[in-house]
Amino acid sequence: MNPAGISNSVINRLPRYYRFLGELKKDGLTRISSRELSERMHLTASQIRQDLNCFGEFGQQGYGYNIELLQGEIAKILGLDKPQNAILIGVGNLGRAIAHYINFESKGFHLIGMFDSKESLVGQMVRNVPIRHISTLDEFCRENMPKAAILCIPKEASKEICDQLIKLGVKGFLNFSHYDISLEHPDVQVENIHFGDSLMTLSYKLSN
Amino acid sequence: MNPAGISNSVINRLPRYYRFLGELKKDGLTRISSRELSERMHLTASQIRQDLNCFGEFGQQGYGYNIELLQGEIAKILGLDKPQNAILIGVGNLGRAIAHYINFESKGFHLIGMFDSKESLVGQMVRNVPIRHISTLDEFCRENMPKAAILCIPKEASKEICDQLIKLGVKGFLNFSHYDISLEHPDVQVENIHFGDSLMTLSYKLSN
DNA sequence: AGTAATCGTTACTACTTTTTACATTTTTAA
DNA sequence: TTAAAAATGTAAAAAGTAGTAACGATTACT
Repeated sequence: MNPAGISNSVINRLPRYYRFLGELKKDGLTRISSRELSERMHLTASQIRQDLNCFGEFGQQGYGYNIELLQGEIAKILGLDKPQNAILIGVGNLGRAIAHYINFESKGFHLIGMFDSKESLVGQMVRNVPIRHISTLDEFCRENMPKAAILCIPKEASKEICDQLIKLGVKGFLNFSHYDISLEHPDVQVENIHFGDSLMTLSYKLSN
Repeated sequence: MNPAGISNSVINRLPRYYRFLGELKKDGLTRISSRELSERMHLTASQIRQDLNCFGEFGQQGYGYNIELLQGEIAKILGLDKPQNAILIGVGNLGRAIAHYINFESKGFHLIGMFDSKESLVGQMVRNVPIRHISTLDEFCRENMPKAAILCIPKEASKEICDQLIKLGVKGFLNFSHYDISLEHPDVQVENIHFGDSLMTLSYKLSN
């Protein structure tokens, strides 16, 4: 089902397929061909067929794809059907917004804890998840074994927290800080989201 | 200075170079060779030299690079020395956090206005920038000609706002919404930041 | 029953990215 | 002052990726 060696370009298209299929379903459609989907998504039919073919055979010749079924398969491929526990570190402006804004459940994760170093935040609830003090991180992790962490802390604090979390068994990071995680840890997965870099890239493109 | 046809991989590395050089400068260093920089950044020396060579000759044989000078050159390449006016649309949890969290000035932009459809927010200040009602967007843009917009609005509202902004001359978007901007507008630059997609990608990688 | 539609898959083509190599220049140090 | 060491800029080669086209096989439709 999920063979290794799939290229990043393919993987990065999967969430987009998933979203599009969701909308088609919402529109009441039940089936779609690679050609029609390709027109809506602005890519080629061939590419869609080839992307999907990396994971299995979900269509039927002469018919196309059943939208609901295909979406379900992609959900499985992405692991959305088996949410993994995640914690959020750093409940400042950004961390708080992330916690409010993102529906973790529908993205493959279950947010089980939030941590900050500021005493005044401890005990507050955000979306029914309590904020805990960062000093209790070790204990909490040993008990609950979160698989992923969302880092919303400043660069300075990142290295230490990051090493700590990796030791505690965290395998994935959604990293909003500017620290370059674990180029030495090949079994740790990182998705970086660097607003600053994106802005600078945009600035570059607008300047030319 | 900024020839076209530079590949995205190169452009995407520029902000990282810029950041690293900033740290070296802060550490009191004045010069560095491509070899040493490559070790610190975990890439190859020739890649650094080739990347920089896309934009000019900033080093000196036998010596290496002057850190401050090189950082300055990269700043110019990225356009950070000539900040462009930007507006932010949607001051909900996320928009507000972005406005607080990001230092636009150091990233090549000058935030001159924020907009929302909620009357109760209008008039509030965030970092000395007032929140205005979305109905005043047209007028404001015609007067101030912002070059870029940061979209922190739900997908449903995006298409309309986006078309409107493009008509008003906005050339760049930092897009946090899930709307696929302007695949039909080749002269409009878009940087997408999709938390949801990143989470799903992470979920995929953790499931395999 | 025959025609049209569509998938899965292989092979190909094109592109992009990275690495290697080296001539050239500058620094360093005896 | 001179020779060795260090480092750049750059062209050319190599490696790797990604996208497209083509086609047999199967299914749907009339």
